[in-house]
Amino acid sequence: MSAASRRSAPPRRAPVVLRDIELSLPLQLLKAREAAMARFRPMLRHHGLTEQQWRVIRVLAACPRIDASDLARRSFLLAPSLTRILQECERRQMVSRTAHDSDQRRALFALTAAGKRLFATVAPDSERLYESISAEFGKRKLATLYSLLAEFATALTGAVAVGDVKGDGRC
Amino acid sequence: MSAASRRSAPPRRAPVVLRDIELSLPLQLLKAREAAMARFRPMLRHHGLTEQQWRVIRVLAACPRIDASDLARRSFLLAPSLTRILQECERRQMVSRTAHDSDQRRALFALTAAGKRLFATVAPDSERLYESISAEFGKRKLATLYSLLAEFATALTGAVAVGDVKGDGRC
DNA sequence: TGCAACAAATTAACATGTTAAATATACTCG
DNA sequence: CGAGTATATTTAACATGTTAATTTGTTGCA
Repeated sequence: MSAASRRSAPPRRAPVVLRDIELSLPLQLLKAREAAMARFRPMLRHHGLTEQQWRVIRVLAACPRIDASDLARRSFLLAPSLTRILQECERRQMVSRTAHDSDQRRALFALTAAGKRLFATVAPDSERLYESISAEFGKRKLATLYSLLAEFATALTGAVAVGDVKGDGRC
Repeated sequence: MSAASRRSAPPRRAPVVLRDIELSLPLQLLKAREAAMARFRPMLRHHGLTEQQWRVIRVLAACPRIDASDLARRSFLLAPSLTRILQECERRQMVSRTAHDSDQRRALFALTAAGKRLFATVAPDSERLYESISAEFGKRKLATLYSLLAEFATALTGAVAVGDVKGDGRC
């Protein structure tokens, strides 16, 4: 007879149990993510970039003249974080800000020439690391993992996952 | 003929392309994690806890009198974060600190009575949410996802993933 | 014994995550 | 036209992530 089924037990409270922490999906997703980022972070650091700055630059390389809201969605950053990151990127002359024609609330962003050069420098390193990860884990399993992750996000956030973007990511 | 194989192309640099950002595994892992955390965070907030504080409490519920290093490994927190989190948990009387018998460098931590009560209050809510996620996504697919995530972390960090703990997580 | 290497925990400094509030602009409907 | 509402971005405040340096205690070994 399990402890949980002792209905006629004395008023001593049943021990509260929780599945082992290893069965925490957020934690396992975090561990997998950290395993991957541990490969990329030193390379990005070598180029003087944080992970989030690189995310912004990648999006800007594909989407020139994008506004902050779109940029936040595509780089999956919260608006306050993006504000600070863009300020730093502007300070370092990697990103430029221009006004929106018809909506004075919006700001449009683009890579400067230096920003484009930086992207062109970092992208091959990023590709190499990605390929090595893909090879080590297996292209097939990697594809399965991507698929499951997308399904998971979709299942939990509605038909279209929050932060998702239609099309091929270009603008 | 692909652009990459044009060996005899003019000295004009080939355009630097990078796989679309949607094919960034760290980003997709982050999105999946955020989809899950979006379910848990409001509940934890209702109990006055952050995600990381709850991770610490879960580990302490399974591992009384654990030192900070073990606690960091099992909760997958970096030492500086754990220091701050434990200070706050001590301040709120959820966690107590005692000295180690034979090693004055170590500090041992445990849940206080209030900490145990808090765990007993939050754990059922956590279980409910976990079960609902499991049901929405599908137990079978969830098991596959866990398995792939563990494989991935292991493949990238060596035979035993960093942060992994032998056994069933109990101490 | 004594010192050099190592280990545990903390501190420091800066970047980001998270929520709430503030600010400025755009829209809408009477 | 104008009050009310909605949207885009920023600011504020606090918690955590990340790396490096620091502090304190331990251990091995000449």
